Amino acid sequence: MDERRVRVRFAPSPTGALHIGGVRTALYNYLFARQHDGDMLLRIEDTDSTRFVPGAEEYILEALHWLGIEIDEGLRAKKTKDGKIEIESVGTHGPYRQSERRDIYWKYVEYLLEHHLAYLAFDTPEQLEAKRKEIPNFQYDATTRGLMDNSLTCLNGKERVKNGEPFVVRFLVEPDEDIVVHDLIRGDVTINSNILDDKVLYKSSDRLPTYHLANIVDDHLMEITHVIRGEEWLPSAPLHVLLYRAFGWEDTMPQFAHLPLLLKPDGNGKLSKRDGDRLGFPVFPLEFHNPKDGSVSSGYRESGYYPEAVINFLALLGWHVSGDQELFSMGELIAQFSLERVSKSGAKFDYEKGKWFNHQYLQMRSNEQLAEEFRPILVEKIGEKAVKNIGQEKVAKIVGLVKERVSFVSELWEQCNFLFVAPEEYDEKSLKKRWKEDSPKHMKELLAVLKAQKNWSYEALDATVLPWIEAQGYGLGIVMNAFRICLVGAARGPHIWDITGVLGKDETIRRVETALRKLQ
RNA sequence: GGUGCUAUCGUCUAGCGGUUAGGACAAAAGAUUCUCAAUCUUUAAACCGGGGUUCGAUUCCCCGUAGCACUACCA
Repeated sequence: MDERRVRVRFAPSPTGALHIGGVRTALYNYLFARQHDGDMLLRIEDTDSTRFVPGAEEYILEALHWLGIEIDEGLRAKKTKDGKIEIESVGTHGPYRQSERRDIYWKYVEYLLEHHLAYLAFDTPEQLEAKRKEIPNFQYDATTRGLMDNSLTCLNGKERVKNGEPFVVRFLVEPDEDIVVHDLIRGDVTINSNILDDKVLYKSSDRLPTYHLANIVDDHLMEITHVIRGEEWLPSAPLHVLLYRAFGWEDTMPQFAHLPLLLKPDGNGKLSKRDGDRLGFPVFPLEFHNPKDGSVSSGYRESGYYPEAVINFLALLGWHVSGDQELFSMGELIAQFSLERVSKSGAKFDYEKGKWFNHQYLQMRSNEQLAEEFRPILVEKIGEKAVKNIGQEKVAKIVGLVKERVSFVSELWEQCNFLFVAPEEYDEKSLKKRWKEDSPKHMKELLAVLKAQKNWSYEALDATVLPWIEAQGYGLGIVMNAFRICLVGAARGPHIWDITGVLGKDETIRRVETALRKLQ
């Protein structure tokens, strides 16, 4: 029935860092758009001039860019030559910032006013506050609007506006009407108009509409076909339907899909910034420095997550195909995503699973790639020069030895530091357990064997040393563990011949000698 | 308080009237190895309660309960 080109939008407000739940909303919009060969728009909903946070817009766009959520129309991030993020506006339905669309909205407000679908209200915040105190469960609606100070009760509204009196425009909601919202995820949701209040659509104070009006006007003008947004919007969806009706746009009204919320991992409630701080995980895609309150919020990017892992993790928080597949590339998500398979109930945010996803994606990386990603950390630890001397090829080999035990590149160093620098001290616990009375003797003898060893390959060492240990009547575990302590400084690490292979004969011998000196 | 949405292992979920209720994360145990991890195997773990409908309900309907969301001149 709807032959129009699919057009969806992600419409955040620049009030701070983009919450991870918002990221998921953006992702689902994106997947839907791509699947239907449609357009993904980004619009900034900055109709609350008091809540604007500088840098938030750039942040949002950079975050989406990092995650690979591409914007076709509206505001989007563009990388400049020096790697910085610049905002560009593309498309013919702009401007894409609501604060830049003031003049557009007023026309529509006037239309409603003229057709008696809305009215002027002059009640001050204080008066409203007083009414709320006076009448329990006060709602500005058909039952109370006659008691208030508005153009329905005063008859000289236009004059008062002309005289410069501050006002708002309220939507006139007719009572006793059942409004059906068809939701793609939940089916038909029916709400009676009696529970709706006469929403403020426009405020003269900053000459801007409120969310509801701007949203409907923009979605219509931008030819949005599907509104995919968080469940918190479901209660106001009937109001939006009424607005489409008031403008006579019902036949092109977008279809709605209200996504389940992301919940706290423990306890109940919506996932919030506080939970991240409390439980020690990021709630935002990128680190954010809030210039308004000076706060710093940690981000997935800075915590070492791969964007693919974040995407995969988020995609599965509230959506799943019928099979057992867990790992999805963006392409697979686009191919398989469907709103019908989005769950209806909220999903608790399981951070541990997020780590697991990153582990999976890290394993898929080639050793060379990982070595490249590890390089900055390595430089920081052992210096530029040392890293250069070692060479990327060797770093890649080392990384390959330990990558399967880490989930993040940042964990690599603690897994392989001993392959770059000799141990300075020896782990006490390991010594207690693995360094026996006979160990110095064993090591001295082993040293002789190693020195005599010509072929330093994994196989050759294995073929020489193991039989030697057996021939001496020593315990394999006792000798090998002591040997390991000499090389690593602790009872950990990859297979010992992998270690000797990286260290080479000279360094291996040196380390054993050092250990003998220090541990006598 | 009102209105709406929701309800399968601890968590994310599969299931779309008949199943030993499946998978993954986390947990536990074992195997393996010179160590620590990883890995592999195994185990434990769920249909919120009550009514219907039906030959038969986790599945459909109703009620209850619980959770969540909304209830601003915020989005």
